[in-house]
This record gives sequence, structure tokens and C-alpha cells, in this order.
Amino acid sequence: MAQLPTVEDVARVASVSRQTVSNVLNSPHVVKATTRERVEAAIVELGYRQNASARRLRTRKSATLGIRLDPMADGISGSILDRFLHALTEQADERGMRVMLFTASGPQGEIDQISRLRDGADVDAFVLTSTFHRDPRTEWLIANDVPFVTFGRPWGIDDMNDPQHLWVDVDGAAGTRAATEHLIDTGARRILYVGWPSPSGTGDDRRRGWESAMRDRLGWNDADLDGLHVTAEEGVVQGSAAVSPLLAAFPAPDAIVCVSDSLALGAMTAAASAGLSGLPIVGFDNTPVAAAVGLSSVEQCLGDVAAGALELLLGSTGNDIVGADLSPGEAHRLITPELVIRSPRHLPLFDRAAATNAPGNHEERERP
Amino acid sequence: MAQLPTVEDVARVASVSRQTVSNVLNSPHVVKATTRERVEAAIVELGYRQNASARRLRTRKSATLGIRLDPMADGISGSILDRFLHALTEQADERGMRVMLFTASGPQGEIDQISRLRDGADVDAFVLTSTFHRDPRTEWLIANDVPFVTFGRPWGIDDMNDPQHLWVDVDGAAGTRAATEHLIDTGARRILYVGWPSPSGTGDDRRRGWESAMRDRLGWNDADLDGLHVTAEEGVVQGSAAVSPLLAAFPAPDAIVCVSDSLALGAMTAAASAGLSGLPIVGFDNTPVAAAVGLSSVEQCLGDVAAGALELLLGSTGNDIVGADLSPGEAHRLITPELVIRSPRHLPLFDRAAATNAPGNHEERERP
DNA sequence: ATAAAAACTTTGATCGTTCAAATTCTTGGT
DNA sequence: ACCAAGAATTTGAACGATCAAAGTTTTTAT
Repeated sequence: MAQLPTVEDVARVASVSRQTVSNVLNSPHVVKATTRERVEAAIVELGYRQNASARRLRTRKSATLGIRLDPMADGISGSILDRFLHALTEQADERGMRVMLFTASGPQGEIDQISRLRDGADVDAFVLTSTFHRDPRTEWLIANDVPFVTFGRPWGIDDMNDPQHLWVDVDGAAGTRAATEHLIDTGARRILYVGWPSPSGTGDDRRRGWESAMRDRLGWNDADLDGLHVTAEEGVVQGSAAVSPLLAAFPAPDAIVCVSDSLALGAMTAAASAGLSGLPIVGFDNTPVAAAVGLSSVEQCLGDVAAGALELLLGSTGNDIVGADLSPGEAHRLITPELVIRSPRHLPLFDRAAATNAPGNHEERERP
Repeated sequence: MAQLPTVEDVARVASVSRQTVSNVLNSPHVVKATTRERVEAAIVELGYRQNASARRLRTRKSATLGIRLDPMADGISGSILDRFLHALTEQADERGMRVMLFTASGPQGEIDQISRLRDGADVDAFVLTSTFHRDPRTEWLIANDVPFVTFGRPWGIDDMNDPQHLWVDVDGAAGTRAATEHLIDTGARRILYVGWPSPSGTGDDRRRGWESAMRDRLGWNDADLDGLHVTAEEGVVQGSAAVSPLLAAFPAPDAIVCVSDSLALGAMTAAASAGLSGLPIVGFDNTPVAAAVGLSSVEQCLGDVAAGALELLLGSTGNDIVGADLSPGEAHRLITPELVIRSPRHLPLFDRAAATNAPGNHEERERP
């Protein structure tokens, strides 16, 4: 195959100079219409394509976003970041940008990788996930003037309003509040909550959504709410183990709201063993598991999250990294999630946390 | 911040020439040891980093793999490609390569994107997923000498042995065979199979695994097997709908092997409504859903798949794209999956396919 | 008609690296 | 000592694009 055509070749065919070809590509408005058409025809004729590397070398722009992909985000809710990645890739593509992945171990490792990618002009800006208060990564990025946006609030009052730290997040409290209010609307009163142990930025936020709905709509006070909630580490088994005693204390709840689908599934299991297989339960994240078992859940609307991230990074229209400082109010986006109500495919789950792992138990026929 | 240091700066500090610095970086063996050390010290002192774009422009190598990420691979089994992506990114990183994502609509759109990325020297090689017989993408890639490897067999005898078409795949038949044999070992005899409608390369392959185990280990013949299997489109509901009549025809099966976790979950649902809630069922893909509900499944070992893909592309040691033709036997890898046996968290699933989607049914207490 | 302004186009230099070929420095055999 | 062969290093020229500034043509105002 012959050498790929360059601007020079196009210029020759169109009888113009290199620069004019470049202008047609990058600032068409400065070129006279007739000339532009001639150049465009030559581009088509030769099948010319811009060489991205040469362009990058000169402009120091790569039209590429970097995002870290962890080795394996297993578990039920692990797919959230993957879904975000899909949405981000798609939205970035619409703006003519691409997404480059990298891995790293630990915050320092990530900083090293970012630094490398940045110096090599490989990546223009970074998207970080799961940031926390005084995250060394964000501090480094700000100090080194590397454009970035995070999916997730920094969870510190000071960082949170820092206009240099662009962030997008899902309004977890709004999600659990919507779930709780929906349950209240359908007649529920004794609504339990299963959360993550405090402190957890995301977890505490979601719990507050349930609390505020219970308080505002039902007039419950702190004392009333006190025993209605319980916490557990993420996981189906942990959820089940935490909910069982809660159900012993509150034998006739109306519903359960959970901080995650994993815990919700655990709650379903526990409810089933307690003979409450029809108990309405709402999870969070709207994972495939929730869809599969017919669990109501809160959908994070990751398309909106991705769109928000790009908007902060690139401006609402353009496709160039915005270095300009945004005003505090403009430096972040809080996406309101959507409640997805499913009619449960009712699974009278039977909790066998103590079951053996031995295979071959196909003769069993158990029922609570 | 001052200008980033270049080879020139390093050269000055180390009192050598540009090229020597370049050699230290790219072919250390041609540089005298003492000189090399001097240069290396200068590199560290200045914090020099190679500019990837300049290097790419000159060498036309990018140390980057491209892979298409579809807008949204929803559903239970959608996560397979995401897990593969995680593994690929990690393995690529170990070889100093990065992964770039792009989206495209349709095969022609993907070809356009590949062509663009390739011409721009953005990407050295591509990883394709879900290829089929006479896939226009692979034909184009071969015709245009673009290095690539596919995750998934081409499913055509001729392509399959084409040494120009590198591929890695999971031996689905081995997976279902192992599942079936395991069930046989535990005493099962009447083992049903739920597959995808034919023709489906992957689906037919997996069905053959069940068939061969039934034939070889139990001596069943075609006629015996004929009514023991059923097909359904991918989906929990579809699986449930297909398995119910099967269970009516075979009221006392010993186990069910399924082509996917979605169908397996559907089968669980159907089995539960038929009063067979303890029936051993094996799915395929080992998705989070399977883990969550305690469903046995076949794990694809995506780390091995990713490793195999990179080995074919880059050779077993190096990190450069191998243009060399491999011999037919060396041009592909078939990964043997692993059977994951779980003690079911027994879910006497209750099939309510006809349930309304109306919310507010929290008062229901149903049981089959 | 003419100068000034605006619109458009071209020319050289440059981004940071590696290639290819030329040059200098070592080493060893006679 | 000397020369050839090899090892080590350097030099000039790309790679393909854009920037900055200078040149040309066209339009507008007087």
C-alpha cells in the first residue's frame, strides 16, 4: 500500500499550500468558500486522514480522556463503573473524543500513571472515580494544573465547593427519599432502612434521604427512627445477617429501603425466611441482579452523569478542554436518580447462610 | 512550570548527543555501560519523560490497543465483555500497553473508526469481540494488514483455521461437558438442557458439550436426548417460559444445564413453580447474578482469555506487534473454562410472568 | 482612482523523537 | 607500530502537522 497521503499531498492536488489545508480542517471560516470546496474535494479524492500523532506533537492536545479501570470490580454493584464507562465512551465519542484506559495500584500509582500519560501528551484530561476527602490524587491534579473531573463528590465541605475541583455525582439522598416517599404513598408506614456503616459519604447521604422522608412525610422523630435502621458491609450474606435480627425486633414492617442492591437482595432473603416474602424492598443502583429478580431499585442515570462530566470538562458545546475557572456554583453537577419500581417476581428467598458448599445436594426440597 | 525536559536537555546534562539518550531508552545494549549510567542519572535528575506523541510520529507505533465498547451491553450476561475489558487492560498494562476505547454503530461504522484510529497512528492493533462467519470487519482488517485478534471464534471452518485471523475463545463445549459430568458424578441421570435457538456458534457449541457428556457417560442416543432439551432467546422470562412446558413433559428431572445464567435463572423460576425448588441447575458465564443467588455456573476465565489475546498479538515475551504469520496451529487459543459449584441459596422462585407492573402491591403474601 | 482595511493565502520554523549514515574511538592481530 | 574490524557515538534529515508572521488579493471608503 502506498504511503498515506499528507497535508502536502492534499495541498498539491488542490493547488494550495499546506496551511490552507490545515485551515480547512481546523478553522474553515478563514478559508474562502470556493477554495475550501476544492480542498475538501482533494481530501476526499486522496482519502486523506489527519495524523493524530503529528497533530498532538504540535498542539499538545490529544482529544483523549483517561480513566482508571480497576483490575476487577467484582460484586453486584461493581457494574456501576462499567456502565458509567460505557456512557462516557459514547458521550465522548459524540464530541470527537476518545477514552483511554489505564490501571494503577493505589493512589500514588495512579498519580504516576496520570503524570506519565500527561507528559506524553497522550491524554488531555482525566476522569476519576470514587474520590474522598483530601484525596491525594485530586490535590496533585490541582497542584499540577491537570484538568480533571470526578464522578463522586469529594465529601469534604471545603473541597466540595472548590471551583477547581469539578465533580459530578448522583444525588443519593434524593434517590432514597423518592423510594421512601413512593412507599409511603402506597400506604407503608413502618419502613426500615439498611445502610452501610458510618462514616461513608455515599452511605450517609443515602440514609439521610430515607430519614428526611420519614421525618417530613410521616412526622417521625429521631427517637422513632432510631431502631428502624441497621447497617451492614456490602454483600448479600451480610445484608441477610443484619436484617434478620431487625425483623425479629420489628416483626411486621411495611417495607425496607436499602443502600444497595446487594443488601436489598440480602434483605429479601431474610424477609423470606421470616415469612415476609411479599415485603416491598427497594435497592440502589438498579443492577442486572435487581432486574433479574424483580427488585425495585434506584437508577443512577449514568448517561446524565457522563454528560455532566463532559460538560464540565469541555463546556456545553465545544470539544476543547476548558482551563477557565468556573464559578463555584458551576463547577459541579448533582444528578437526580430515578426510582424504578418493579413488580417483584416474588422470590420467597430461603436463607441458607449456613448451607454447606458441598455439591450434590440436588435431592433437597426445602421450604421455610 | 518550566518547559518539560526533552532528550536534548538530557543530552546536554549528560554531555552526550540526543541519539545516545534515545539509545539508552530504546536499545541500551549499544551504549557503553558508563555512558548509560551517566545518561540515566541525567534522566532521573531532570525528571525526563519520553513524549509519546513525538515517538509515535517517528516510529508509527503507539503501544495502544483499540477495542470497541458498545453503547450498553445490558442484561445479566452483558458484564462478560466488561470483565474481559478489565482483564485486558490489566494484562496490557503489564506489557506497557494501553487500551483505547471507541464506539461505533454497525460493522461498517466500526471499520471506519478502526481505519481512522489506524491512520492516525493512534492504535497499533485491535481487539474485536463477537465475530461471526464472514465478518466484514475481519475481512477488512486482513485485507488492510491491520493487526488484530478476536475474542470469539469466527465460526466458519475456513476462517477458523486461517492463520491470519488470530483468535481466542472459551471452549464452551468443555464447560457444559464439565457441568454435565459433574452432575452425573453426583448421581444425576435425567439432565435437561436449555439452549439458544440454532444456528448460534456459541450456543450450538455449548449444547454439544452437554450432548457429548450424556452420550459418552450415560450412553444416551440422539433419540433419547431429543426431548430433553429446549431453546429460548436470552432472558429470564424467556427461560422460564421455555422450561415450564419442559418440566411438564419431564416431571422428575435430576438437573438442568443452561447455556447462560439468564436462562438458568429462568429455569430456577420455572422449577420453583413446579415444586422443584432444590433442583440442581448450572448456568454459564458465572455472572454476579449467579453468585448472588447461589447458582452454579461456568466461569470463562477472562484473565486467561486476555493473556492469550496479547500473546497472539505481541508474542509470548515482547511488547511489539508481531506482524509475522503464525502457523495455523499457533494462531489461536482455546481456553478451558472452570466449573463453579455453588450450594444454592435455595430460592423457591415463584414465577409471576403475568404480574402487573403496577406498584403498591406490598400487601401481597404469595406462595406457590 | 487610490489608500486603507479586510480577507485570504503562503512561507519558514518548530514540536520531540528516531532513522540512516557518517564519524570517532577501541581493540586485537600481525 | 599499524591497519582493519568492531564498538560507540554523533550528525543531519525526516515524521506530519500547526504556529506565527509575512505576503497577496479583494473589498470598502473617500
